[in-house]
Amino acid sequence: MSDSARTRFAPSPTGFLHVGGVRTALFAWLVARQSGGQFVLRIEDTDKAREVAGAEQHIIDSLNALGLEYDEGPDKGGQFAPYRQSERLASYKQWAQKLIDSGRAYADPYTPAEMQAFREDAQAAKQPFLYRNHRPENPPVWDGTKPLRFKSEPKEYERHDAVMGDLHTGPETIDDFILIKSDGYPTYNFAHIVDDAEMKITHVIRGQEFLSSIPNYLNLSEALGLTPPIMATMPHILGPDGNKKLSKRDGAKDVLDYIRDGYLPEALINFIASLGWNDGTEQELFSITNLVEAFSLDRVQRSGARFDEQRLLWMNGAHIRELTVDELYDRASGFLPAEAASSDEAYRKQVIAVTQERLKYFGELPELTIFFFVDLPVKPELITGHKQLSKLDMPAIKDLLEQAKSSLEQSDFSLNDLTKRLNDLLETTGQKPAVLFSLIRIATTQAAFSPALADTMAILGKDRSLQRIDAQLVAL
RNA sequence: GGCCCCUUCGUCUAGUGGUCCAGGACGUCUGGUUCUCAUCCAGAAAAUCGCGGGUUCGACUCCCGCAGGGGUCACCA
Repeated sequence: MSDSARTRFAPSPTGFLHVGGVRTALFAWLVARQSGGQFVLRIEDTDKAREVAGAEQHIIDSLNALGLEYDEGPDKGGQFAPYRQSERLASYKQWAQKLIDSGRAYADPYTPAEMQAFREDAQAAKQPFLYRNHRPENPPVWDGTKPLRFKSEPKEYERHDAVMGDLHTGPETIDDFILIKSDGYPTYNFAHIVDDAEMKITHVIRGQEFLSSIPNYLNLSEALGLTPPIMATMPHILGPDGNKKLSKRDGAKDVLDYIRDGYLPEALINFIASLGWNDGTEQELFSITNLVEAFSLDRVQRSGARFDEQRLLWMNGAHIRELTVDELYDRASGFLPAEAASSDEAYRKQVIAVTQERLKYFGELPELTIFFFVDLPVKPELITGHKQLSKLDMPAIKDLLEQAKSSLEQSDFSLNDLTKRLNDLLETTGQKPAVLFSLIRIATTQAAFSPALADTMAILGKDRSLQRIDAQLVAL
């Protein structure tokens, strides 16, 4: 592995974190962790108009929920504090002054209307809009009331991107962009260059929407006398239908919603990492530790990847199956139906243990386990709609259930004894499991599906099981 | 429109000139596992490797062109 890396996740507090943002954060985190370096959270709050109250805390909560722990951040401090751009204005002013002094920044004298006219002209001429074509000859002294622009030096760039590979761009990509807005806040374009340098960031990992701006950042870095960090540009995560970037409009969900629905953080992380990255082997399931070891930016896909919730669901189930019963109980008990509260912990743990092999996400738990906690009313349609049982007449069904009852009355309801008695009943009644077991299962659960019959009854216990059989008998 | 990025089964992908009439996974379908749902296991269908040229004995892999998709061209990030 290379020298220790310092990476950062630098969201703007304009909303919740969705999978796209999480992936950027995850990859930056992985790079830092695998090199023994630091992962920094920096809040890019330079657009006061778009800022959403509570968004910063929401982002922090999301990172914490996923276990993407950062070493330095607004709520943690660190060597390069503060970590909120709105608190670093003095620093941007200083760097801006350097540019002014060296003749590389100037006040933008145009009104919004004039700018608009320039743009429309460019569009009418089917040309890209370049501000530097309108660079004023004698710009006014910058007094902070006008935007401050970078005086660029257009040229070609050959550069290497850790994900995209070798890239070339011509001088037409370079333009005079705004450094400091007329409200006194820096733009992203300026602030992040300054911060990444001051915070000694070694790898900048960000989304594809910035790819065409990177030459401008290089140009600015040169003017500032800074060495740019390693750049890694991630392709977009695509929405489920179109080829469009996954956005909140296309149903991109808050990652915290996945946690609330009962997805495991490690499954979410495994899934997001494997969306556009693989280690070259056929391994699909990775623990977080595996990922830290195996990850590399140069194996990140260059094309966009579509978000496939089915695959996430499968992966979550696979991770659930790897937990021990105690771990599973700790993570999942909060998802049991409210009615479970009156049962003791040992009982709840048994119930959860028996669902482990069929659980895909914890949100299924109420439906899967409700009959362990409450007596559901008899549902005749479970028998009349059953493809085998519906072929028998009522007296036959009733007789079958009576036979089962009298045997079960003798049982101690241990798993062994129940299994043995169920087997014996198959012999004595001469019935197929599809008939006999279905009938007992329906009587004892009143549910469309449930875990294995002997397991279910062993957990329910003798009294509850026999009561339910009686209730079924009465209804027949 | 300029510039830039991308293009292998429905989806995520392996693949860096021959071992690929293209492998794995999800999903789908079929069968099995003493009931159901699920798990697990076995199997199947599923990609003229975007298209057209070229280089080569040989190309998914290299080169050129084209098409399609995406991004960007904000006092947003």
